[in-house]
Amino acid sequence: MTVSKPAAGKSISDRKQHPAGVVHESGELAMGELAGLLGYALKRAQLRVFEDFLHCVAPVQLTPAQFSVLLLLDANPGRNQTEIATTLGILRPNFVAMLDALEGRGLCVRTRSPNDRRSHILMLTDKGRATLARAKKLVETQHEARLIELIGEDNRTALLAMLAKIAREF
Amino acid sequence: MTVSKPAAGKSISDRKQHPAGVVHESGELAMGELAGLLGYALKRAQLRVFEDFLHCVAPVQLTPAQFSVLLLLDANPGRNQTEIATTLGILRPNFVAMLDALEGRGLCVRTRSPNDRRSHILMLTDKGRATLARAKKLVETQHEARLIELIGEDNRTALLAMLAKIAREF
DNA sequence: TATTGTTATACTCTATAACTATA
DNA sequence: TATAGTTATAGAGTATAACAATA
Repeated sequence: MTVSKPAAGKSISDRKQHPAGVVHESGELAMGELAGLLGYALKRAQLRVFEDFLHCVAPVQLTPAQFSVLLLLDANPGRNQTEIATTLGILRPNFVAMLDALEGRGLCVRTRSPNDRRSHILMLTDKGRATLARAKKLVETQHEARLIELIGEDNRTALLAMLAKIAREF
Repeated sequence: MTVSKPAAGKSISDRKQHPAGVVHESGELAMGELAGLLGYALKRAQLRVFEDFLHCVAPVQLTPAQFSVLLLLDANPGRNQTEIATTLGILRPNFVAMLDALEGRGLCVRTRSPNDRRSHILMLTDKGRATLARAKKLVETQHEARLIELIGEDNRTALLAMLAKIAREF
């Protein structure tokens, strides 16, 4: 129930202890109960992970969002824009420009569905599959590999399971 | 991590109209390797947690970012804007409007430092402390409580530790 | 000259309404 | 009438440059 719990017991004691009362030092700030706030920890970790992802995948010029689109197209060929977008939590209007960029780079194609001429069937191109394969290699061997090195494979699996559960059931 | 490719030639033909039949063809999409991507799980979990935070703290009208500012001001009275902002990863220019809003609501005050008249010393007001106390209660008893109910207190502690480590050392 | 708070600005994300062409 | 893709737009969030007051 309590939100307080200094993570490593380090941040708070870093601060020079003045006798009770006031004032003004120029050292590190006390994180206080911020260290026990899950949302804050989630946000900071997410920013750091995305930053590293961007750096690792820079050779193929894909953002995390673009990478997720390519992954989903690969796993679900022949779906339309609405299905792909909503599965990723992307609103349909915002998905248009994203697809324009990917299609403009020749990574995927829109084709009118013969069954329902309103929908655009989405498919990876060969170049899209090649780019995705290269990106996956970079993510595996650099991004996720460093993460496993940091917290261990078992912890990474447990972390992934908890995050998925939170996203699904919280 | 390396996941097999989707079975070719299966998914596309699923999508035709069966006039008399049940619609078992346009079911859920396969998440594919997306399920193993830490960044994706982090992002989705973070969005969900922030959404719930916003809902739980709605009675006192504080965003996660505003809450983090009040927490930090409470733990570090008498600091200036640059110190508070950078500790939270907020750029100084973007902190101005945030403070305007909080000060406009009477939750904190800026006062010129006597030592260095360039800086603004920040302090919570009584109203700010009261609002923060009320917000903390809501976060503890509703937001974090539900999270513990979902994954358990030990898991929450472990999760927090891993996220902090990632944010710090990754 | 350097720093604090600030303004201005721009770029990305996200969110909603409304249009078009189909159904 | 309803739906898929699209356009336009508005709002957050975030990033950099530059200016006035102060050091």
